[in-house]
Amino acid sequence: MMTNNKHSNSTALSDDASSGGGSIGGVALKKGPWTATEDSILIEYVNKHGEGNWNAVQKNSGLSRCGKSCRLRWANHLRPNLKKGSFTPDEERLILELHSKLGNKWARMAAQLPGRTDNEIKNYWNTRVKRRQRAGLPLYPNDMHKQGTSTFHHNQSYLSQQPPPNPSNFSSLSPSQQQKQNFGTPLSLFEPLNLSSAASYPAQQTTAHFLSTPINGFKRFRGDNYGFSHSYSNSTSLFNQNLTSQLLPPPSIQFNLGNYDLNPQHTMMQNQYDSTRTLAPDFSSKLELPSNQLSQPASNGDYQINDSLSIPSNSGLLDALIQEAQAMGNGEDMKRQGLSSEQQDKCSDHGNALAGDVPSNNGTPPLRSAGDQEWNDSSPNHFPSVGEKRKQPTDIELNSTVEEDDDLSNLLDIIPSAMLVSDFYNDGGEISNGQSSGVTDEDTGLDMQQLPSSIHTTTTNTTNTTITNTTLSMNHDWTTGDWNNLPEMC
DNA sequence: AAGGACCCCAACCGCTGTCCA
DNA sequence: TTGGACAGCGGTTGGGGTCCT
Repeated sequence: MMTNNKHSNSTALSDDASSGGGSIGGVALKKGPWTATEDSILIEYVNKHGEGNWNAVQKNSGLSRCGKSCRLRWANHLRPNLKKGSFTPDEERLILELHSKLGNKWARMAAQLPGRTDNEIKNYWNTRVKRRQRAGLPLYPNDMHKQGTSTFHHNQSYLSQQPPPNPSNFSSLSPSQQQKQNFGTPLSLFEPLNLSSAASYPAQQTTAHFLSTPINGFKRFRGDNYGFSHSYSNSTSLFNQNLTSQLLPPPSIQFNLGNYDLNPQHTMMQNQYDSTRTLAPDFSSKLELPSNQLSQPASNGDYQINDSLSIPSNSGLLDALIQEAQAMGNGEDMKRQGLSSEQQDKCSDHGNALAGDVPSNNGTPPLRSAGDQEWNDSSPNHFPSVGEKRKQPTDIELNSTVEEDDDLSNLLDIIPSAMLVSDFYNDGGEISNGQSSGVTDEDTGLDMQQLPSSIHTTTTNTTNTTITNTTLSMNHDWTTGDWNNLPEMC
């Protein structure tokens, strides 16, 4: 795909020793596309010495690449378990949600998307942003946008009344930060889904590992920031599951550790390496073509993001919802807490525009088949109104309504296992003022902080042991007061 | 068929955070 | 405490590919 036009070696060899070009020890450093041979050298080196100490690669392997470049190449293209190919709908959805929560924290987002790199996500997002901005569409689906807005107001009051378990972090947030964080509340859109998801998720996989958030915690975890190699893999995968679970509807998928090779020295790397080696001669025959053209199986077949994100969710936002539910219990009018009438109208309009999706008054989310799940219509329909939206957690917490309003199977019906996020892009969505990029967030701390208080929300009768197990696990984690286990928040 | 617009994405760049002497 | 080294992150660039007119 890429040829050497942009980063021609001739020019690359001469400049900027500090960041990729120039020379080290008199050795000219190469820039531009990597060749298969270079990839092979790097792979071999990493296999032998492990990741890290990237600057030593050039010294020890003979690669004419700076450590930075090596790291990047490894992280983005050579490391095992990389998932190539376009994003799945679930991934797209997760990206949206993560971005609504985290802003342009690509690395954090990547940590939630096994096999995906920050660069990939960043590229995806940037193109999406451009596209949507060009189209005058909101960056986030309407539901996210509105829910975020509404919950922001809500949480403002909530926060002022009820400090999160780790106030030190939260209290330091500026209003804008809080807003940004709260912007993530749209995730609560999927609470119902999450609940239902839990029902189908193996208990073992739902065991909470929220404390294993990668946020910041991985930063200094030298070895594999991406959590897919070396000893870090397992825990990372776990936290991926959990954090993901906060955000994702529960797919039909599972993070199959059995199929997913967590060992860097395992097949994936081996396969990749082998394939590279196999291909290398072809490339080296004449000129070294950019190795990024090497075929890289999209996924080894056994690992699909789709299948890895089915963790019952326990969004940190749940806490906020619970608070709201409690507020409702106290006779508070949910409408006061956030959505303007206009916003509500918008939601309603959206919901009403879809047959059968008129918000119900009993808090039961509209039942939809997974097939109809689309961003633009699912959003308002999941929470056609604030009141309805907040009813979900309430039901859960009261441990009764699921049964009362709808049985679990109904909830399961709305699982957007294949949310067609991409469809959202094609929607004729309303013109947006572009709230998007403004949502740059520094902190996911809030989400994590909210978790503890959301833990007790489970135990739904039939919802099965999954939820219960998760709950227990979470309770254990959070109620032990072991906040110190929390990875450092920004 | 040609040319422009747009998309995709690899790679670079600058900066920041952390470790360690 | 300080400064260098290193790793990592986020923003940006720009070329090839694709789509559209």
